[in-house]
Amino acid sequence: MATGRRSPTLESVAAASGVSRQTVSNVINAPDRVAPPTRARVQSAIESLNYSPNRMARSLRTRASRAIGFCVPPAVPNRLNPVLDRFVHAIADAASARGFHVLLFTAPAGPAGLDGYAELMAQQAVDGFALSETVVNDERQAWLMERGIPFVAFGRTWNDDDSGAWVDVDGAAGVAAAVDHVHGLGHRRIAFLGWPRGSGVGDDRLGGYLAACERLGVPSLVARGTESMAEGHAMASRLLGGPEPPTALVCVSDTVALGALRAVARRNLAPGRDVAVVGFDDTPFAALPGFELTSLSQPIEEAGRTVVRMLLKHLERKGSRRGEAHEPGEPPATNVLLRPTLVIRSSTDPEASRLAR
Amino acid sequence: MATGRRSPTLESVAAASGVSRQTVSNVINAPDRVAPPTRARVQSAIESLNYSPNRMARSLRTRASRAIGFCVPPAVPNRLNPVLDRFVHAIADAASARGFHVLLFTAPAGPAGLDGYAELMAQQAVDGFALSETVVNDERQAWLMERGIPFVAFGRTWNDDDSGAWVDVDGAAGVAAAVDHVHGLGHRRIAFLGWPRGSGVGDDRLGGYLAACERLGVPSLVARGTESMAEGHAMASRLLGGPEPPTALVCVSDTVALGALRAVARRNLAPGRDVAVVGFDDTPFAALPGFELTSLSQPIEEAGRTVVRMLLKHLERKGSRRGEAHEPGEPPATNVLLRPTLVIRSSTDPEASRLAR
DNA sequence: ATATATTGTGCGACTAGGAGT
DNA sequence: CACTCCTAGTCGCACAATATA
Repeated sequence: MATGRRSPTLESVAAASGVSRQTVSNVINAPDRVAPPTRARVQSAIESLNYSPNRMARSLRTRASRAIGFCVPPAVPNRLNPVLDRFVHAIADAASARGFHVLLFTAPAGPAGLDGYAELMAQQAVDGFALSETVVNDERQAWLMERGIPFVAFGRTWNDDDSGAWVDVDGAAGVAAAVDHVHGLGHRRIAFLGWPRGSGVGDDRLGGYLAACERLGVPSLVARGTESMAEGHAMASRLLGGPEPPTALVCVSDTVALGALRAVARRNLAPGRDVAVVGFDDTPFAALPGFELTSLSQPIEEAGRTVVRMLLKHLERKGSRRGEAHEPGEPPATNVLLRPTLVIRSSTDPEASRLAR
Repeated sequence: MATGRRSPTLESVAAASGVSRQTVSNVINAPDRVAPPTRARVQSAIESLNYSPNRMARSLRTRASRAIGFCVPPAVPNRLNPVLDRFVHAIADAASARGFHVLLFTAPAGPAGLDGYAELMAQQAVDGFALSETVVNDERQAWLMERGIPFVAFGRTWNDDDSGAWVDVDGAAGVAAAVDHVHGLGHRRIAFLGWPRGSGVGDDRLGGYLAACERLGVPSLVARGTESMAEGHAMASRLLGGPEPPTALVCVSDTVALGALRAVARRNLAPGRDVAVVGFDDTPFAALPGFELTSLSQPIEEAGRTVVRMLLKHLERKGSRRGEAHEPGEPPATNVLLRPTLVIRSSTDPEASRLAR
């Protein structure tokens, strides 16, 4: 006795509505198997008792936790691009909408952290994983795949063996759109300020630039430097001081673009009027007065939703093969590329800010 | 038969090491109750089978999910202060270290979202909550408290009834330190650029300013405006154009401080030399070349760790009172104030940036 | 009586198969 | 035989109360 005031259970609801446990279970999981009058009676009991099924008990029985694991990468200090906030919110939201939860955990980078993933699966704490911050030669995809652990990555596997499902933003298409934009404004000498060779993302964006130049029949001019305002400033200064200076600077990131903007100002040139500057990521301060940087906005929220949708589809399929039946040719590891949106501001078009207001 | 290859259970380990289930359970949960030789034998079986306890089964039995719920607030577009990234990482890390997980969920703001909290508890999906983004007249604290749901908030309950445990950053102390800093540099006319009355955080920071001025015996000069660069610019321009213009501008946020910096530059005054400017939050771009803004850095990671530590302590206490025994005077709702750190850059001290390198 | 290891039992929900119309 | 509902057994673990030295 004196059991405290515990949450109602299937049994309490059954007692309250004068049916058996199983009938209550059916009302919840297979309503069409219960006669309408009974169903209504049980439903009202559920509501009046404020019953909601114990997730642990359910998971124990069904062998499915209805949770998605997400490893939060260590916060990079001074990163200007708060992409994680948005992605995390998006996956949590999308998961909630389908009765799933997102389980956060941390793990050291590299192979040492992989055990964390395996352990969560062994504990049956999650049904699969959402990955982010994928890098070139990321071990996680192949490792998870070998063990048959479901996952979907935000970011391509830049490796040759394109293993696993992923969702990514089409950097090449984005940069090409930027080149088209400044070309449409009359610019013909368009330079690209990029990162050093070897980064998947950087090479992708550069590729879009080169393709667009060729398509438009304009010469290409590429500078390379690391991700910093200082390097952006240096690259832009060098190009603008050359013999035939470019009139448009398409940059691999907002950080580089900010450096470029300062270099333009230093030469007493007007950004957007004399020299067009385009960034990538549409970071918060691109919109600030004093910058007004045209930039490519990544559809992070859509990426998050898509990751969850693909993962849940994968899980459903896996869950339905009771006796390891069929498996029609190991379902294709789908890949999705999302297009970024060009947000036009005064750094390319002085009229833009006026129009926006 | 053909059970597939399921994860090992207590029973498999027991069979493999020639003991009973319960002995294996003891090896895991109360090793001192098992004789060393037996313990070693079981341990090796655990390792060779790669066994790890099923979290769902354990939770079902113990009535504790060992998970902390965290409601991810909607990502504010264009927010310059990526505080959530850091906080989320910190709580996930601190929780992991003690065998807990962080469960993410989303809920609409206001009273409508409260049910989400209750449901997670009813489902036994979490043992308690970490709150963030607390606002004035936040209903959550009182609501959770009424229902006996454990929680710790990052951010004070700005209400009068100081209900529940919280961890917060001491804005008043931070601003006071900033005033001391510029006073130490010789400034005597020090102004404060704040937010409109009524925001808990803003009033707290203003309080620190007023107290410091009184203590130092310098006059106080307060301007108020909303959180934007434009308002910061306007406030600073107005003050600098006055009869006895201030030589130091202590700002309620980095955003306001950036506006102030631009206003200083517009008047051809050198930030740090002619007019000192201090921000609050130490946002990523405060460190960028071109800004070099002195600012108050919030110990977000420590706040996250503290929130988790306090919550787990609370949970332990709750878990130990089996028959709802004792409760010695309802343990005090502890409150922790952390001091922000003043990061000195050239916006107050032109030498600072040189020293830092 | 003290260490140590072993059965029973139940957490709360689902699955399977059977009983009643 | 359909339709509806119910009884019995199970998931993996930990608590409680026993057996064996």
